[in-house]
Amino acid sequence: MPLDNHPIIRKIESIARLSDEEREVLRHLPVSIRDYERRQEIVREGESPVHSCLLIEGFASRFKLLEDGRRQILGLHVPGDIPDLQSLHLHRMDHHLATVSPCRLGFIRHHDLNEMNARNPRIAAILWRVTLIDAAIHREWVVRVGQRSARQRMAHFLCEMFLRLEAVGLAVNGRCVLPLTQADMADALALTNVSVNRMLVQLKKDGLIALEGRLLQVLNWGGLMRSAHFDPGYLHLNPERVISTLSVPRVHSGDAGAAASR
Amino acid sequence: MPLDNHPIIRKIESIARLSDEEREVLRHLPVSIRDYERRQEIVREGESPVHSCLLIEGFASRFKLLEDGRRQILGLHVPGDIPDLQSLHLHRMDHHLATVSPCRLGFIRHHDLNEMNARNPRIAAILWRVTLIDAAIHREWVVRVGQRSARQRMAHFLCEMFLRLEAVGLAVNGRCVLPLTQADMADALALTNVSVNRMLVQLKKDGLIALEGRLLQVLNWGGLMRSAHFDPGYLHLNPERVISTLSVPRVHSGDAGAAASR
DNA sequence: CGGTTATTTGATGGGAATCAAAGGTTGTGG
DNA sequence: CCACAACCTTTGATTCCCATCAAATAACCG
Repeated sequence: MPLDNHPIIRKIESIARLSDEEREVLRHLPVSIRDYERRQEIVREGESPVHSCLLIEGFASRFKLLEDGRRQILGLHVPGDIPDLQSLHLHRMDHHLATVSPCRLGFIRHHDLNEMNARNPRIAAILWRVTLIDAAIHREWVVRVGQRSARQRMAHFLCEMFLRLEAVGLAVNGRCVLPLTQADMADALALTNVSVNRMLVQLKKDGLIALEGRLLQVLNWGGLMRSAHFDPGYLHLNPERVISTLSVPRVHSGDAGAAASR
Repeated sequence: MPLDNHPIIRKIESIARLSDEEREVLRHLPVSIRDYERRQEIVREGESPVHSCLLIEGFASRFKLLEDGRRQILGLHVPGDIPDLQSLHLHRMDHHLATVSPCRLGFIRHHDLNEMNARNPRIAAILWRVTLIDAAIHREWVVRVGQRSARQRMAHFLCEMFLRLEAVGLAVNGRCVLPLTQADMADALALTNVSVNRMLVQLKKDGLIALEGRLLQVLNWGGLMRSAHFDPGYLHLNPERVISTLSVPRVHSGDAGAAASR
């Protein structure tokens, strides 16, 4: 099954099992591919798109702009995601969608999706589920922004991104590429770029991560999770597909305690 | 059509049009009614419910508990809502659901919902849409908690609750019942009860609202919206059904400016 | 390379948290 | 119907985390 490397199938299989038939149906959906540069708009708030897009390569972000120009990022999307699937049934966009890095997107007409869904209730349910996981991530986003300290937010965010990337095969050996600026992370975490920078410095100093350019290396997964109070349940990853290259170290590294307290 | 007063139908018709047939199908779903007292758990994090519940009367809240006992409320639900509809396809609860006030709930088996959905793709799409609106509210919740000042959060929250109650006929003449303690609002807004109290005092002083016990009276809808920078788009209410008893006053009441600036 | 964009570090200030305690309200049982 | 307890609201004083302001590198890119 070499074609299982197709991003949407990888992604969906990380959260649900597919029959060969269903894989076939998905593979044959008409998709028009288009490449975007970094920081291009895909859909704007207020629009009523007639497609949804599958993110094939690159990172995208959903955000709202405030009256004074501040930006709150509501979610980040990685290959395999369908960042505006909600527009299938919510006809007016209530937020923006834009690329963060150069992206390849596959656009699928709502018409085709609706037809597929009417014929394949099981696939419809899986896509519904995809949007529900999206909502689950939104909920954790609320908690992160509402209740967590700057340091916890940063660590929690890195945990989430790492696991989501791992689920689609984009993180190996504790390493992944995060094509985000610190200002991007600030808008995601409701912090300033200054605070983001300071927290990253801390996490590095504490030996939890290394970060050079856009390459993130998780040095101490257990410590990172603990200092974030991270619980991956909300990602609703399929346990069988979670690669978990990162065993939680049993060591009481002392550092983790320090991490939690500061 | 007197039965249109049935809460689920009122609610769904506030966001989508139903055929008589569809109304029929919905009315005949097996529902088992159960009454709850104030502050009772309905579903706990970690459980895998086999029902979803329709909130017929009362208020419910969804929340996560943190390691130290803090609570972040992720959403409040009003009659007509189906607060755990997501459990239909996300089998493990990633948060708690509990009553805020005494409630009457109607439980519908997932089995029955799935059967209905497989047979009625249009109803399935409407229910999907219900969960998507839920997610849209989560997104605005992120913005509120992430970017708004204490005063804006409070005003924004009141705007949202008022419109949602109005959409199901539970707000008239600018008045509605909000059976929440200030501590509840604090957990929703990621503030302390002290701050909530201070902001409520401010909003009263500025003549935007009156609040006696659990009865909220909106005195200046335009001013309240402006001081919250509230834009109702994210609620995805059906424009035809939005009652809007509250015309936005064209007066530049001076107060609104003061409201925005402080 | 020069110019823009991104990261890093230091100094200062403010908005809301925290701490503390006094009033109100509600409900229950004597 | 009063009294007491539990809960909720209100107000004041103090603290602290992170935003803000400022400026010096460093990295990227055409």
